[in-house]
Amino acid sequence: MTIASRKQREKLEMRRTILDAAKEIFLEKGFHSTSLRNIAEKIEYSPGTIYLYFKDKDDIFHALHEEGFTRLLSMMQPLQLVSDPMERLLAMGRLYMEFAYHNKDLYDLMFIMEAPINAGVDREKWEMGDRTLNFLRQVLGECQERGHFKGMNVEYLSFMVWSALHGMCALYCRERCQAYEHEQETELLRNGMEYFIKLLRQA
Amino acid sequence: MTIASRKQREKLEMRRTILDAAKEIFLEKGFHSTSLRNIAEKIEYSPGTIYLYFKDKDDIFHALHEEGFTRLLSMMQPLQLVSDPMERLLAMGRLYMEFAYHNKDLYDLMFIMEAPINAGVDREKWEMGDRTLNFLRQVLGECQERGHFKGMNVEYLSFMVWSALHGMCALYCRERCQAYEHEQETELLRNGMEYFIKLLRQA
DNA sequence: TGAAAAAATGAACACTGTTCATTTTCTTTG
DNA sequence: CAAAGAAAATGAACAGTGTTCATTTTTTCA
Repeated sequence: MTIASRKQREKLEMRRTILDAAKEIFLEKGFHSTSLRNIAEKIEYSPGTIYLYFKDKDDIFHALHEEGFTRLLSMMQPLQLVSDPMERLLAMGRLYMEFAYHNKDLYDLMFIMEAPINAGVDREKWEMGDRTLNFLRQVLGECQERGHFKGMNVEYLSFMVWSALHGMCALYCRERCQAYEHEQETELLRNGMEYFIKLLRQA
Repeated sequence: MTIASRKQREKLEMRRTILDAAKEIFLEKGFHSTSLRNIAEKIEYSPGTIYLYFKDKDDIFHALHEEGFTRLLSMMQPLQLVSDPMERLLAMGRLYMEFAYHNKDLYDLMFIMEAPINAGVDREKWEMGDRTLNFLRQVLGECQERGHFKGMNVEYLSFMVWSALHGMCALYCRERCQAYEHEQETELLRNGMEYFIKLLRQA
């Protein structure tokens, strides 16, 4: 219980406090309407204080970015119980979309926004993203062992699969589903997903 | 040659001047680094003047948004010469991706950014987008007449196809291809596209 | 030529992210 | 326990943003 360790703990607690406040405002008002002064006011500190714990605004959202991946990854853990790789792949796809649907702003932050990934160019920070991608690579590899996706490169295949899912989620997140006047967003997502699964099953 | 008509023409010319300046700065520096004062300075007018021709910043980018669709649509016209609908569909996909690749910021503005589409909720403004989508609907319909995509609803099918392409383009535009450390963006896009086409051919 | 209308101005407002000299609080040492 | 030193927090200041509007300039028409 040294005093230095307490200081360190307090530093982390302060980071958490800032992060929680930022997340709350961000999930409610969106990225661009979340100002540092908003966050500072919420935690009852001055704006300058935040800069003692985070490099800049991007740094804060980069941290939330990380949390998003941790959440997504933890949601995916149970999938490892699904023994058939093809079924696992499809369950993974549905889960990915479910995540995007129920965590719109977080998904946006993770996969659509410009800032965070550019800010932390350092590779280690993108670690959680890598792990998620490896999850997909692995299941696709196993699918191939069972005769699916013959002769395809796993890298390009995973990119294509990820893109198809991301495309639907991104159009949803950025309100482009409105292009379909007579269809509900949920129906577009559900059926789009099922049609894509149909394609995958045939390959 | 009434004076009123000249006034009207001048109004349009001024809009064009502003739009051209905005586009140039925007394509060079991106959306968030394009300020109204930048635009005003470029055209050698005061900031306030811009508000006599556009409602607000979003309104300007909404206009550019329109131009993007006009450009994309005009690029697609020659496709009508491709008689086989399946080949036309695939050519259309490649062209769509080509457009995104060579007009990154414009694509971003059209399909990823938040502002413009929300700003102009009025339906007529999204007309060009509708026309592009109808192009896709039509070719998919023709594909079905020739036995492809049996029993599928064209609305959901088109959403799925659009999403798959958009997903790749969006990951590209927002630098998420960096997740693939050892692959080049162009190769990811090219092969991702070819793999998706492979799936479509089988359906 | 002078009054009315239209167009352009630029200062002002309320905001933004970020910095940094100053003040406050906590810790260690004499 | 008090004084010196270190750490933490402050909030004013800077340079920027989008937007508004009273004022000035320019153009039109009688």
